[in-house]
Amino acid sequence: MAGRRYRDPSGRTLADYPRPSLAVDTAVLTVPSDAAALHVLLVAHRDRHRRDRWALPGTFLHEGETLADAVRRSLAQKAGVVGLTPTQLHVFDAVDRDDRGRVLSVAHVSVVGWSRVAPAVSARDDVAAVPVAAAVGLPYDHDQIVALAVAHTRARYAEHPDPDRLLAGPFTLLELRRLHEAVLGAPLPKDTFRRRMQPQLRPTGRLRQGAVGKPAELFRHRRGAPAVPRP
Amino acid sequence: MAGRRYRDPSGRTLADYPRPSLAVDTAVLTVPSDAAALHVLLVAHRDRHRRDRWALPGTFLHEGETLADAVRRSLAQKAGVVGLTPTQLHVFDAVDRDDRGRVLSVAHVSVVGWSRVAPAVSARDDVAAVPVAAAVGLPYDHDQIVALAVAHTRARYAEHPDPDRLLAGPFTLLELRRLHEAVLGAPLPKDTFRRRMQPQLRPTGRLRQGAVGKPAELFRHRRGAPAVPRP
DNA sequence: GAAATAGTGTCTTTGAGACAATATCCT
DNA sequence: AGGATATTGTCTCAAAGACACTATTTC
Repeated sequence: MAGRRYRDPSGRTLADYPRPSLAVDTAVLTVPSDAAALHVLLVAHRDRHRRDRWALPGTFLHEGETLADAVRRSLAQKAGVVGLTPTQLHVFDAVDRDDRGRVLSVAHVSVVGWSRVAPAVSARDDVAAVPVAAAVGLPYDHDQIVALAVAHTRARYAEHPDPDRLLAGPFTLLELRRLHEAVLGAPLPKDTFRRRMQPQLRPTGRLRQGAVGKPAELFRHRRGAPAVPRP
Repeated sequence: MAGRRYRDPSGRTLADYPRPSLAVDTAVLTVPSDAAALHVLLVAHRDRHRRDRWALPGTFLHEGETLADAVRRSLAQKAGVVGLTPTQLHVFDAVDRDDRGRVLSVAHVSVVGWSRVAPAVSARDDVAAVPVAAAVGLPYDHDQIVALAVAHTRARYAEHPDPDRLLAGPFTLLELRRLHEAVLGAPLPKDTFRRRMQPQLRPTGRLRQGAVGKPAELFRHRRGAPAVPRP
């Protein structure tokens, strides 16, 4: 690398500076199809006392890798989940946060459809999805990461319809509202919800057939990238 | 450190993992007393081609130091500014963002009163405060950091009166509005501004004397810590 | 027809913005 | 008195929440 010979004003090269380890930890949020609550993905984690605990999936940053790369690698490897679009939340930098040494961790969040998570959860003993309200007592500062991820996600869902494109095909406003209620963890008024979301959707002429009651109109997402939060 | 002998499931110790350099860069925002615009603090920066450029103050993270520590150290040393309460914004992690090697930078923002900045700006050639609109063409990704810091700060000022306690003693609503207009970079309607901010202030019985016009009531900040954004 | 769901109308409240009237000081 | 600034009143508009009514399907 060209930088090897560079010396700064005090005569030091880049390698002379101390280097803490840098990790990523990710809260993967999802809504199981048989539950109406936001869940977070946990993986079995053997700590330095050789005890198994549930924790957020994480890894150390490898050479030449971006943080998003590391997130995707750790999730593919530790939980068999692919297709993530991680969003950075916060760097946890307490000096004593990891008793193996100085480790800073960049917390991430990623919201994915249940179909991406279900195979790993049902096939592997070391992967589980638990309601976010039940994900407490996790090691390191993972409780804080989960809380941060949930708050961040709920704020995004208050603004836009299904910002993570969890509903694949066309959907009714009831289906959209059920999803938002699961993310929020609380019921939403159906009339106000419709009036806020409908202008942001693209109507298909079609109706949802086969269910009891008046058939509901099917909508699609608007063109363009879904709302993203940070650069 | 106790962690030295710890080996993970693949037999590696913490030292076996690659370690990128970790830096902090800080946008120090302030409003000069003789200007009605938000300014950012820049320091002279000699790059690897031995050219002097203006850049945000930054440094590498030292051993046993938190990110906030590193921010305060870099500002005290490179700009003679103390008393900061830095807030984390984002980690910039592009692999090629620094041509000296792999360096990740945690961007921070800190809003301080002009009195903390003025001595260094007037005494040192290598420290300057420029309007945020003029702080473009900076090296690395410092343009993005400034934009992020400004957006973050403006959003905070839209909610609460003087969240960084830049006004020391009691102040009138006109003085508060002038500050918010400087941060926002646009005029604010005086009646709406009053109605939003007054409930969040503590009235003193006293009036501002000596100026022309009807004397304005003096207010103080509410008790308690000012609104903070992230953990 | 009864039940269930979709979609809409309307009333109230709240807050922002615009505009202006009134109040109280300085010179 | 006259100018300047502070403070408050009022009107309009928009959006949210609550409530209820109508519409259209399945059973």
